[in-house]
Amino acid sequence: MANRIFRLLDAFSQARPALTLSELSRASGLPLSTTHRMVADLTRWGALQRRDDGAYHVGLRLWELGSLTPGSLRLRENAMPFMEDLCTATQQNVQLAVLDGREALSIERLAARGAVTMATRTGSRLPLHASGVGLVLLAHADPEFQERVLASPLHRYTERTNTSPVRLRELLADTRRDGYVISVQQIELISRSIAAPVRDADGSVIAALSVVVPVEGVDVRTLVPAVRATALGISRSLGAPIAGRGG
Amino acid sequence: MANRIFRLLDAFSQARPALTLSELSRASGLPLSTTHRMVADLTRWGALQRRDDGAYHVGLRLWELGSLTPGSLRLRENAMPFMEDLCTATQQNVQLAVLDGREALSIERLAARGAVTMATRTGSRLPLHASGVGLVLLAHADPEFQERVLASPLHRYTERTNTSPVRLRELLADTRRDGYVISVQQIELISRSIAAPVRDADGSVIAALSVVVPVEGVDVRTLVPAVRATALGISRSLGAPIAGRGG
DNA sequence: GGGGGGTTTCCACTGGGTGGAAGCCGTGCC
DNA sequence: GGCACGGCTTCCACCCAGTGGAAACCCCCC
Repeated sequence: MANRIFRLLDAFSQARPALTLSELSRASGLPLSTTHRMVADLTRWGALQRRDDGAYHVGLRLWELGSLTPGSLRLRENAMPFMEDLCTATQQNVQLAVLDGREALSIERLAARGAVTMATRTGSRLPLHASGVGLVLLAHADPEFQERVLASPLHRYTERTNTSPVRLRELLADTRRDGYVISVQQIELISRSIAAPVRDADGSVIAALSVVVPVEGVDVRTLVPAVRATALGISRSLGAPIAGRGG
Repeated sequence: MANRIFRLLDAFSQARPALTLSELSRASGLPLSTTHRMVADLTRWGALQRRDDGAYHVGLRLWELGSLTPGSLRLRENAMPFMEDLCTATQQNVQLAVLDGREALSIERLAARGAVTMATRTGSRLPLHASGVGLVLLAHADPEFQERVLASPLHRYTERTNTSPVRLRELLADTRRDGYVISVQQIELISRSIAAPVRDADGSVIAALSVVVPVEGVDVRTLVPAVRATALGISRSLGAPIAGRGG
């Protein structure tokens, strides 16, 4: 049954990137002998690899397949040079995320030398209601999806986390109007981020770009134009229609 | 059966990143109804996604899982800033590859603005005998593995491709001795590359770094120190023992 | 030497996946 | 409009592949 394979693979996470056979068996709830055979199959195919110490981790075949997702293929390739420039120009951490399920999935992040270490790495997930990229993605999502998210329990990461649906609705409207959002101390008390939308050829928002800065020492407002300009640059390289210049 | 799932997923490639249900059925050799159910399972889990036009492509869940491979996790994260610096300093394309099966798998590549477009993208495979990164990885692999590769049929990509086992053995020895290799017109007539090994804390070679340059207009020898220094930098950041300075 | 944790192998049973077939839907052609 | 075609979805009785309990194996540590 396919679901059992998924149960096995779901046992792997950033927190637990490597598991032994019996750990896998327990984590997936599958009998040991079943786990053993399945893991052998997965390993033969290359989805898993066995380390010298006996633990299994995700193998290159899976990585290779994963790199075929159009999201990472076109968007990431296009965005990378722009992100590098933004990283160099601002000397801050830069991150690109897409909407997946009810979370934002970080598909690339560049760490600036000397900048604060970002909690998130490539492949990690961020909440929609409490991160810059999340708010941007949510703001441009299907309205009924927005309501479903706002209606669900919103985790309060810090004392500053916005969990009021009313307040969040305002924030989403502001984000759409302004073309960016500044998120302060929503997940961790030590960081803020400025995020802006990335659009594809249809003009629909497919990703969010953000710069993550420490809570002190940087005037976030000075970074807004850089983030917006970079997001527009990526959008343009994807063939997005050029937004009117207002006024 | 797990193998059937693999057959389905194997149908996806860089050449065919999206397939319809019936294409999948034919490519995998599975009956249509079986394919249908499996694809539904895979889609529910997130391994596949369905596009508006009905075609399926690899989904974000698979990408996310793939990004858990230690290779891409530690090595890539560590190597990225070094690679960016090398890319900036040389204004050439930079690539990082690991050994997987009998090929080199490119796990990151950075395109310099204005440099020639590289044929390879992240996630693509390169032959061991006919690429800079391939030769470096082969040179430091298990000797009996080397012989198996040299004994297998070696594809002749261009008129300049080295396919003589005797010549290749010499080249591998030179690569080990010199700590780098220059590969000229081995895959395409238009490009050359300079490659050097990346070592982990054990001192064993786990990856190869290369700069890819057009066949004219650049003196490759001037790039050798940059590539070697960067490869050593990455190795050092991974905790590799510092190589003696000779003399 | 013996206990404990993990791993590998074996094999008879059984229920979940299988896949042929029929029905559905959109499209293009007469 | 009607028909044919290709692709997609659903259904269900059958049957054999995957299942999982159990026993053996291995290695480390007390």
